[in-house]
Amino acid sequence: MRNAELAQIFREIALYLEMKEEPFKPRAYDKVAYALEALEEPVAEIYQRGGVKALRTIPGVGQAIAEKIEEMIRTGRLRYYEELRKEIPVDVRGLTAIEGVGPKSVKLLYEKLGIKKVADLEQAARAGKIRKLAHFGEKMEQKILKGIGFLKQGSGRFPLGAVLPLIGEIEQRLRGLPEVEEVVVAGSTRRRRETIGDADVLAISRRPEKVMDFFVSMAEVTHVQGRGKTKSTVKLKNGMGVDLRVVPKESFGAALNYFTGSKDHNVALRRIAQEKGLKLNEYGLFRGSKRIAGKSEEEIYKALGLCFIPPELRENQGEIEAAKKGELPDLVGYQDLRGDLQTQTTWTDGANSIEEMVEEAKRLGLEYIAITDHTKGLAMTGGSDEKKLLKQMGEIDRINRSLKGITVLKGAEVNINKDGSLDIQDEVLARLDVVGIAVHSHFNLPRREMTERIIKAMRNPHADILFHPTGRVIQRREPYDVDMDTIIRTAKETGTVLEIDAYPDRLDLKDEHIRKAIEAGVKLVIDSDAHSVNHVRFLEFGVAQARRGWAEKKDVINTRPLKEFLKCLKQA
DNA sequence: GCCGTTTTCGGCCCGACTGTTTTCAGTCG
Repeated sequence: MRNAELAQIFREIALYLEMKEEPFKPRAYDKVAYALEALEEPVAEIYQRGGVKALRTIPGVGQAIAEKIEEMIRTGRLRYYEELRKEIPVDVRGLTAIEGVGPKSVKLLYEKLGIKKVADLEQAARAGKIRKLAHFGEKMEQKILKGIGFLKQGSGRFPLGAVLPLIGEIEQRLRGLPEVEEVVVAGSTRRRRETIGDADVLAISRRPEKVMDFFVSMAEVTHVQGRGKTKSTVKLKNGMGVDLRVVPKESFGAALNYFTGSKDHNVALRRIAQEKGLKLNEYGLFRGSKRIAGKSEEEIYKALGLCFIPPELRENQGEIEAAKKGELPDLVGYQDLRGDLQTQTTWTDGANSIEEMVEEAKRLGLEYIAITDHTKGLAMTGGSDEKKLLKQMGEIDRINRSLKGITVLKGAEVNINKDGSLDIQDEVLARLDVVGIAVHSHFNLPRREMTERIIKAMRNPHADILFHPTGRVIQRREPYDVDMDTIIRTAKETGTVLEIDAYPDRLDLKDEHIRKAIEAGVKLVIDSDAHSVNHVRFLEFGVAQARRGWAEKKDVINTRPLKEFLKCLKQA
């Protein structure tokens, strides 16, 4: 049973317990659900390794829950869960996914109207039955129907690459208002998560109502879910929710901290505050009624005895403990990259010429750029064979002679064949500056075969960088089934660099693999995977991803000057 | 049900907004 499945079941148990008005237990189950989701190692493996005792090392897992996990692993069932479901046989997860419907409502709807699933609820609402219930009314009935409508629209999460421009524009417009002193995008957007559910915007103003008026009446707003003096929630045309919070200046840091999250990080901070006899909320850090910090985030962390924690780390994944000890990583910076090692041009499936790509890289301040067009195995892109590659190398020599301030490296994105061999002869690979290797076919091999295939390719003495190591395309294609621990070990062993592909649909490696790679002492690069001049700036997303994976400048070798960078590659 | 540089028992984050009610429960983040 996979971690995500176990997490779902515990989350559902939490909802059932909330229906039954059990105090505190729901939180315990909910916490475990989060912990399991965040866990990289399969729970089943942890159990195989050390039984219930090993399970109890997972944060939030005590004796009772460890035994429930054991039961699920061993029998594939959980009696406790089945009994809860028998008692109130409803689709809690589906129903509570509707905006405004929580466990208490689910229970009432079941008891009074026998509603078990979303379709039942929709029918009852259309028939006007909801409004007659106590604690419900006509407005709730409408709200429920609207909520069901939104639910049908889609998955509800948006790639960071799509959210940033959109929310940035809203940010600019708000900043243009005379009533607004400052605007910041907070939430998971500020933490640079790979996908965003709702966007959160924070503003300083003395006249919040004016700001709210503007916000809820923006052209792209289709629905106003909430509108208060300091907080409003809207849905945009594309289905994305946006929250706006307006606070006074003296609370800005506290509000920014609260509004940036993550929720788990905030809860942990408030706990620390509590332990110190303080209270942390979005208005500040208080001792009694006296505000002792709140203007800036730095002030708050300091008052809590912590180093400032960069937003990308705020997931309650050990950053608070590290901040306590002063052992936070010195994260790679957004301005630190000196080169880009994966770009495609009109020689294959790119939209721009080598010169145009190089020009853009130079404009962005890069000192070197590798041209890595596809190779022949990827026929649909017109991938290069040996002859075409040699010709391109000559072209790059010519360009380098006429250029100042940037160096063009000869590279290729070489296909890893099904059997782990490469589709370009070693003699030609030897003449390239940078050899990237990548899987572009046979995505569905069994785990062992796929892992061995990639390992074999990594062992090629010319293979410098493993491009987009897991092959996932966010919200479109699952990563291929590959044992990343083995890949990381092999990278260390062979001196193969692992790529963080910055293309917003890929972001591959993802954060937890980055962290593992660093712990293993593996070197990384951040590449744009640009297929046009407009994509080179995607490097920013790769840096964000690297930061979420706790990467320091020293871990990312394309932060180094060209000569030093080349020294980090395999000497073939 | 979990957890412990104040605890193995007694705590468990905090506040805004809505809808349906006359003081609050439910939901959300």
